[in-house]
Amino acid sequence: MNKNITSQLMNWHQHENLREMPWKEEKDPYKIWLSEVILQQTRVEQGTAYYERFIQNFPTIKDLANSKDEVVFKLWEGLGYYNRCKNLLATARFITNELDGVFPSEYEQIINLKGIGPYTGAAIASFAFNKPFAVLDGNVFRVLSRLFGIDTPIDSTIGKQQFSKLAQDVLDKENPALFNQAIMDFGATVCKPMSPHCRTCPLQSACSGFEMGIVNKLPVKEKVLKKKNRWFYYFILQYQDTFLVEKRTGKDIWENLHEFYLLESTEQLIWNDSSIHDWLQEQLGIENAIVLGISPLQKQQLTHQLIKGQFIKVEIKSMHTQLQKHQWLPMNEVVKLAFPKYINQYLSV
DNA sequence: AACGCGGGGTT
DNA sequence: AACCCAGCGTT
Repeated sequence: MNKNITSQLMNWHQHENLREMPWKEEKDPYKIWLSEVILQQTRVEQGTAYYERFIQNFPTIKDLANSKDEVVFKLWEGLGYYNRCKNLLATARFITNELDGVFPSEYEQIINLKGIGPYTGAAIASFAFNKPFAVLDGNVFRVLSRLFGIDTPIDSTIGKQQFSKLAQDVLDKENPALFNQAIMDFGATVCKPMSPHCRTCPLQSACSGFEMGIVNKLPVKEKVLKKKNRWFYYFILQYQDTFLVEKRTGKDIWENLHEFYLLESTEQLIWNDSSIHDWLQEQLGIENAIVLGISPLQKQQLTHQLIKGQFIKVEIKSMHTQLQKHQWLPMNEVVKLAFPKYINQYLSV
């Protein structure tokens, strides 16, 4: 039964899979690792250009390890989930400096690396080293839940265990790299989230979900993410030809990216020249500011929060000690730093 | 076990 | 607006 599904997926892969990606059939663990990290929670179409740019700038893991943080973050800019970039660098440096530049080939060692979990570990172990570890990503959850008609929530602990075991059971142990590629491509192009191609699906007769008429109800998720609204008011402070720029450090969105002077509020604030002068005077001790502009309302929708606010451009005529403690950079230095899209969409206007 | 983390495409 | 995307780390 399961053997049948395995061979049918392999058969589909061999004869009908037309999906192409730059890293397909790649065997260099560095390139596989890089592509997999870029693709975590990221569509292939979105990640491909980033992959090409990373390979171009860092042909080997040593090139990546020896690069400065800011250069790498600038290349990652706009891709999101920036801890991936931080962990990518940490792992590149660890392998280069501590492992003599040799990527580990054992699954247990691979998943101990920062930024590599069960999915990415199985992907590297199978694609680079052809070891029999089944990948379990969003595609595999969906394909298996439908093929076997399983309504266990995929985001529950028991669900993860159940599907992990099933994926390993279905895996073609003789051809793990090919099979893992097959089941993910099948999920992405045939067994799609919306309007899957059930009518022409080669596995239709083997699909319990189809037989029960519940394909469009699978997979089941139990968690609902809660959203919140935040107001970000950025003061772009200019002194002569320099700008106040800070790096975000807290456990919050956009950690390790840069920003201007931030005033965050839980509610909307209404600004005019007078209220801006008052606020600058009270909060920063700035007496002689010139308000150069107040932007229209800006919005950025994230998965879990909605950021709204404005950008207020201010020129200050004299520097004082409190302000001097911040970092002031000319624009040609500012543009080398990585910023969140919320700020970049203002800067590029 | 629950939560937080980006940005973009599709429906 | 809701959902999803070659998930992972922290608490």
